[in-house]
Amino acid sequence: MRVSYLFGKTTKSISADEESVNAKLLIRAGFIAKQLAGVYNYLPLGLRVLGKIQNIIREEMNAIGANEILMPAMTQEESYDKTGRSAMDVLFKFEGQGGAKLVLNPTHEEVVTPLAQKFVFSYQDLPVAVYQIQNKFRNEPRAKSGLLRGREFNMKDLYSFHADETDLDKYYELAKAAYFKIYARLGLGDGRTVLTYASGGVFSKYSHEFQTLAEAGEDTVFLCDKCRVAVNKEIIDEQKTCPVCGGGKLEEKNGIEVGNIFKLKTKFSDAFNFQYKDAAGKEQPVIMGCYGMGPSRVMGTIVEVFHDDKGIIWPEAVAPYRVHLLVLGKEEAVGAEAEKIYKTLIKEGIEVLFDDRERASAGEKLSDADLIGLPYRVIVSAKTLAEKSVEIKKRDAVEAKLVATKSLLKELA
RNA sequence: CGGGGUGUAGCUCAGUUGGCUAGAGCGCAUCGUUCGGGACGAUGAGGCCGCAGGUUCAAGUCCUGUCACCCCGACCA
Repeated sequence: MRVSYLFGKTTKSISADEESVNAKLLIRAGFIAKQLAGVYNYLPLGLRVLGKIQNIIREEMNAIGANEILMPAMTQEESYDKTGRSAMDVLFKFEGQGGAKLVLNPTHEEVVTPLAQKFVFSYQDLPVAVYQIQNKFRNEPRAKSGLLRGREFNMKDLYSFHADETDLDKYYELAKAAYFKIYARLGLGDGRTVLTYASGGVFSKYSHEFQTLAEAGEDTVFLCDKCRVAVNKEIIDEQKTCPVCGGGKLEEKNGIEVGNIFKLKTKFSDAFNFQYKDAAGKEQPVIMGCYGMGPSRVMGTIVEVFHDDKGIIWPEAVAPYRVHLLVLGKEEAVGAEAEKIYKTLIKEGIEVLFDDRERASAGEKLSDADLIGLPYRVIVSAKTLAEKSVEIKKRDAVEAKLVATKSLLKELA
């Protein structure tokens, strides 16, 4: 991609209202543009990041046998009456033709349960799991913290259906493992994201959250210094010791909730009278689990965790492009060399953002590269050309290095 | 939902006790000089001062209403 063709621009000035690091950097770097509090446009760079996050999640969901589907954003309010959740104050409500009462789904249990009911009748149809990646709508009293808490946000939600609790437990553990694999691939692994015991409501003793430890985190968790498992603030009164080892010291930390998994059991199947016939021909309630993870919130979290005073530092797996190629100077030969390298990188399948702007100064291009934060910065200039070299700098490295142009591909491998 | 604040150029903002033709920086356009850390000069375009009403000789400025937006807190499958 050429910067000269790119929709969206970096900017130096940003509203003083914007407080969170992720919103400030993502807006300034031209990844997102704010529509209103908690509602954002995704520009090409931001959409690429979001897409990469979604794809990593998608691959791991598929790996545990979940089927991807897409459910509607809107639903009849009646479905929420059945579960008693139509009084939920985060529900966006509106009217359709003929006064039909509609809602924008804040989550999809009310959609997926009757949907599964259309296809699941027998124990032979179980277990089955479906997921989607879609936007959710929650009329938060106060949206804040950029992408961390929005009114419209992107969400992956997985729902599993089982014949009994043992089978649910088995799948729950599978999903939990998949979540850790996802965080590791996203660059949020290595103890940075911890399993957190949270309230399970009335269905089970606990639900599990996945908390990424970060200064900017709005949640308070208590982390066991022995086993890196945490307890959410809401249950710390009843759970004063580590729920795993029982002996570790619990230390207070800030976290961002990047995932939450629940054993719903029969709450929703009861509400919709969703049953299956067991081997003896007897009707049994379907046992459910649900597993949420928000790609847009993950994107904000990554920026909160990986940045410096100059800009974002994208982990390689989610960076919009791998290489930021800059051409510095107006000499024809330098421009031609940069073009040649650009085409080579494309041919080799290396994702590259080429700052080919003729009127931007060197300083502007260098600042933009830091702000946008691609993993590798490659510079072509009169200086490098004279040495038959290019300059390579990793975004998180202090020093740049000069390498022979012919070994560039090896360096980027 | 409680508290606070803001609406003026594309963006970020200034605009004094009401006073003349509405201000800056950034961005944008043209020209020239620059070209390895957000360059410089010149010229220029760009405003229903959120909206409605009121007070006044005179309103961006004061009053009333209204709409929108934002921040802090509470809340948060």
